[in-house]
Amino acid sequence: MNSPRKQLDERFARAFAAAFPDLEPEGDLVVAASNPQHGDYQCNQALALARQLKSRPRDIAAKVLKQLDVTDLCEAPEIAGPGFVNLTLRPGFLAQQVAERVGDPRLGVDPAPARTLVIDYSSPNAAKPMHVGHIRSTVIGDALARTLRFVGHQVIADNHLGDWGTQFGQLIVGWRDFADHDALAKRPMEEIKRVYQAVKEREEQDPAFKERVRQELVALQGGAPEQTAIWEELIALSRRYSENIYQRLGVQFDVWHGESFYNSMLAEVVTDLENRGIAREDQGAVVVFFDTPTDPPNLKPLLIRKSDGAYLYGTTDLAAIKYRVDTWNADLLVYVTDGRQQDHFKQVFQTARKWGYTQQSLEHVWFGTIQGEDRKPYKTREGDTPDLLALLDEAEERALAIVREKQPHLSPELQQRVARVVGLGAVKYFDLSQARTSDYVFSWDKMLAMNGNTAPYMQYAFVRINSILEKCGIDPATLCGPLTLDDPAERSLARAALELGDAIEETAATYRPNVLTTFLYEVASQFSTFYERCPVLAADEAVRTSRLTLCRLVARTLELGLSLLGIETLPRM
RNA sequence: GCGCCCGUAGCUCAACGGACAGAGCAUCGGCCUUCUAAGCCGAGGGUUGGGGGUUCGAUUCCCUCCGGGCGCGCCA
Repeated sequence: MNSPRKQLDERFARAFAAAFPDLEPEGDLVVAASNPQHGDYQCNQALALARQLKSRPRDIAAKVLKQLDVTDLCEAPEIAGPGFVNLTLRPGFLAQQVAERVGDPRLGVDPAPARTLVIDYSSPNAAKPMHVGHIRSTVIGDALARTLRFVGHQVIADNHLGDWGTQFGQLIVGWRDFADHDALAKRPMEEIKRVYQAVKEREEQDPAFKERVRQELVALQGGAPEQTAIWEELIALSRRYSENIYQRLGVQFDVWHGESFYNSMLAEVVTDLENRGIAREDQGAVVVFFDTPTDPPNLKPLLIRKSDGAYLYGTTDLAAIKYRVDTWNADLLVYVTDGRQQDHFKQVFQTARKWGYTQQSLEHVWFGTIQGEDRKPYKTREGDTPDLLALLDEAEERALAIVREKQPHLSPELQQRVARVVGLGAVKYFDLSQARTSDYVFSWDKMLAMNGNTAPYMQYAFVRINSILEKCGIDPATLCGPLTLDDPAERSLARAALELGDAIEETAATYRPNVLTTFLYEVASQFSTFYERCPVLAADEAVRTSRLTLCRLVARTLELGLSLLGIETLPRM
């Protein structure tokens, strides 16, 4: 079923068609009101179309309103100011809408026409520990994968690991010369990091050693069995390490196709591009130039094979596009990486289009950097890039300290559990609530705050509703109205919650999870107002049923919305 | 040099062509014998970096200047 906004939109579309048959209005006809004073929704099309129709906006609006029938949805539409049409939903309509979706598994959010999409996120370097820099790709990618899947798309989540490259020459030598294999088994990534650093130090002092590293890399890349075996063990250790992190974060992938997965396809990609005249040799390397009239201006060339014959990550990206389209028939490819790679993806996408991938949508969903209080990239006090595991530990520790202070009567086990869910939720939510493309300042205090647009605030709102539903003596699953929304707080809350579908749709369409967090914050804060103003359990029978039903919808809305962001809720905290 | 991003309240951030630019924190003032006060209600606080332009309408689009960040052929 459609959101109230969409229902209004459809009515307006019909009215416009009747009033102006030749017209094809663009975009949404009905949008959320910019100010509660102007009602719930508004239509601004009369202003937008005034020039085209050579008519005054207010006259256009009046003509449309003659054709418009929305009496079952809202009060009489009002033409305001220069030609806005203001719409205020009828409480009865809101009540009926709540009742209709409160029991629906999808809360009345219809699936969209499905596409097959591959979403590429997280993609850590398999030879290094994950650090704070991996949060954004991992958390945003996971939230988008969940949301796109909910919307109805067939989603393939792909972890495109950096599991191939020069670091492995160093690690193979390190494996032989420096590695403590017990330590590797116990804390693999710490030991790999130590070995890697030891090799790098030695390389600086010893040219012969450095040459050995180079030769091991050549052997690996040539497919030598011994080197390949060591590499495979390294990858397995690395995978165990990152799976531990993903498990903790609740992040999942459908496939782990790292760079090495595409090795066997790279030569063919390059020769194919050469044969088609898309790439050509230049100074010993093979390069794609963007110098035809259909290419965007100022796009720098993309190198796809080095003069020594080695391939580059652009080559791998192109092979991956081919693979994803050939194998899964994907028609939408989404890449979640930081903004510094914008030029790279412009080059890769443009090459792919020249190559014939014109029917597929290619989306680079980029994000800004995480900064410290000093406005520089976030670092520990020692100046290191913060380790991701340590960061997750700290999130839980900080959350635990708060839980112990605020809820000393809870059992230690429950305190732990609350701390885990709240701490991890706080880190994720804080990231997701930022406009994706902005840089943001990392702040423990802000993300763990109980007030404002934070995970703890959402989770707390959920707990308060849950507490009411537990005490009401009725199985919440049976609550389905009827509702009366007489109090303004009830009305606002219902209106807010009914915008779930709009928020999810916009999040999916624009790849902006902060659209969803803003929606959830609106619902949670409307609920807090309602909670203070409108007693539920103590109300008379009819009002009680109505309010309980509203509570159920809100609880389910928060739970569903948070789950799409990969954030858990708790019954108590 | 070329290109990308950013500049909004004291601070951290929203608003991606619509009406007087919104939150949280901080500041000030109220609300717990009542569903979890980890909360709620209220107040003050802005020439959206400057200047042009497009538009009925610009924080939003275009140009320019200032300030900050980032990327740019053999790393990923």
